[in-house]
Amino acid sequence: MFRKDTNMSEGVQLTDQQKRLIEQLGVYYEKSGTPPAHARILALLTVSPQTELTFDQIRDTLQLSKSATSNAINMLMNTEKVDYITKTGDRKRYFKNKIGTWREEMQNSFHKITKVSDLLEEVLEQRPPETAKYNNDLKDIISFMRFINKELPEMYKKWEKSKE
Amino acid sequence: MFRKDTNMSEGVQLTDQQKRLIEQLGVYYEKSGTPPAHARILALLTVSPQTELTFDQIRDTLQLSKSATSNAINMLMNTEKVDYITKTGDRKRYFKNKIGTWREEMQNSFHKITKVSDLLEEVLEQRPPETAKYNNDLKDIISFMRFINKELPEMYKKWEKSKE
DNA sequence: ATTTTGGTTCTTTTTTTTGAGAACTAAAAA
DNA sequence: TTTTTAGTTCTCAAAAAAAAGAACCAAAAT
Repeated sequence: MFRKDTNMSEGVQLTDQQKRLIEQLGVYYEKSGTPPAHARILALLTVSPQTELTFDQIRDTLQLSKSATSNAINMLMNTEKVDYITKTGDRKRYFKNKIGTWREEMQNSFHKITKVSDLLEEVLEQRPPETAKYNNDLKDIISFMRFINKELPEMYKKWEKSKE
Repeated sequence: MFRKDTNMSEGVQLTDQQKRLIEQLGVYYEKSGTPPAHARILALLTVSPQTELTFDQIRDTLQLSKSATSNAINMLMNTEKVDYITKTGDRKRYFKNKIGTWREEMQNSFHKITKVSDLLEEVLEQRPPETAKYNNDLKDIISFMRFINKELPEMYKKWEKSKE
């Protein structure tokens, strides 16, 4: 007899500060190449007091369409930024920021650096010897990128130690 | 009496390998947020055997319109990626990759990390204590970002030494 | 068996980005 | 003084990105 009011807002209640942080973080993610809606969702899942939110909570809080929400969540899951959990007897999925995997992400972005340095190496190898200064700058960049990469595990260890 | 043929191509002669490297590097720059034409210009100025190219050399080599060339060059100069030199008795400007300033650029991108970590710190400060695990992950990220930043100068020194 | 839930997928619209082309301009050259 | 050079700026069109909305679907609930 009672029909659930489908227009009832299931949005998360947020303080003004939280809303501002979501926007600022959203802008940051946007700048690093994430589309606006995706960026807000990731930011919401970073800031929200509840770390696990349903599809409709996300949708209502950010006022997005179903399709935008669905596409963004799936993309964020493909890129390993978001994950979900389930609860027994509850069909809904609870989406959460995959914040715990930042080490892998960091590793990943360092791996990208390696790929550029390989490209730059190829550039260097075919450059004419006449542009000596330029070639040397290039060599330095490549060398430093590789050095940073090599040192990363060491940095982890050092950091872990500094935490004690 | 003799009129300079304005349709004469002033483009730079490039090998197939160089063309490929420009495209690959271009795609890389695009992925990190640079618009296509800007990315090609930067890539051309990275790969080209001649490190200093005129407006029309760039334009002809990459087959871009004057406006696209002009806007891209100016944007690349504003963002400190490109610079130019002049030659006495020559009105043209010779544009070049500002590759020598990679240290500052690196510094710059590390500075961005600092800004995010400040944002994340603000997020952390207002989080409920209930989400302890999440809060701790967040704390670790912030801590590691700051650690990396602090260690950067040390890394430079170490790298310089490793070059000897 | 039919309705509801929790989404997904397809089609369209809106907005933004990108770049072309023409008109324009200041300084230098003829 | 007029023309050329070396770009710049403005207007517009094409293309791509983003997101809305409706139709759709499988599993679960009624």
